[in-house]
Amino acid sequence: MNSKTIETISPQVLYILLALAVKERHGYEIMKQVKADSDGKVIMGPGTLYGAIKRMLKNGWIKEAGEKDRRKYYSLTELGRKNLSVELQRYEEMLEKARKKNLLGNPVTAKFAFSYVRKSL
Amino acid sequence: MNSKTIETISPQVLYILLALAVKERHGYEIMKQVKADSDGKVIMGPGTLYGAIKRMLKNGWIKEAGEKDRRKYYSLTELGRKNLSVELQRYEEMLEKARKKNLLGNPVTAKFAFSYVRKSL
DNA sequence: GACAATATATCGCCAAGTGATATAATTCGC
DNA sequence: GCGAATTATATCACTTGGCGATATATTGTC
Repeated sequence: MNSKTIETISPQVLYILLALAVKERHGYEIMKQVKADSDGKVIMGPGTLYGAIKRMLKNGWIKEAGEKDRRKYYSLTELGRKNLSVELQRYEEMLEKARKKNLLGNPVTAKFAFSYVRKSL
Repeated sequence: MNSKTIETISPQVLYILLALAVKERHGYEIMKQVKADSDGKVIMGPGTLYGAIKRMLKNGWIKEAGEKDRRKYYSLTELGRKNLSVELQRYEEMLEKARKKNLLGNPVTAKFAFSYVRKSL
């Protein structure tokens, strides 16, 4: 079907992709990594994690990469890596748009430490 | 309520917040602005838009700002502006993490990634 | 031995995105 | 002036997805 829109990836799935981009990890390790990557702000429960893993396996974004002890390891596929890249690019474009609308500080002026005032809130 | 996680905002809602951050707009205008802000990639249908508007009104992120002709205008509240700011900040932190993991090459390569067809998840 | 942490997995609830559909006014080409 | 496309708002049902609750078992620690 004519998909009208390039689908956006949920933050939760993006965090999983980010965690696996560095190296293969098992489920529980992903949970902890997401927490670390979000500075403790996003705490992913098992329902979210294993639900997402199931879908990502089905769609070929990740694949199983062996078992050790009672740990099941997962790794990114090429497709998963591409989708991560695309979504990160969307993030950058989003921020660029926000900067053009003066909703964020300008990183260029930020380099010159003086005169940089954050405009949030 | 012991909310574990700071909630992430869906891309769709974020696009609406971004559209209203500049000035008050009516529904149809928001649709067009989202398309523009996403460079034509995100096309929001009426179901998504008016569903989101309803929720955002209920949660006090936006408010009604008068009617003209057959147009209903909406504007951001302080709460809405704050949530936009927080989410944009999360976007920046996400990209910073990705950069530290060397997942973002030069922007030229990243732009190529958009030629891939994204499979739904 | 008890308890916290590690580790995987499923269930059902509900919120949310989406296409389809409806309705009506306005604008534009022919 | 007429039909079609566009503008504009709104609801509906469908399906996906996030998430808490729950279950089970192991490992490490006090």
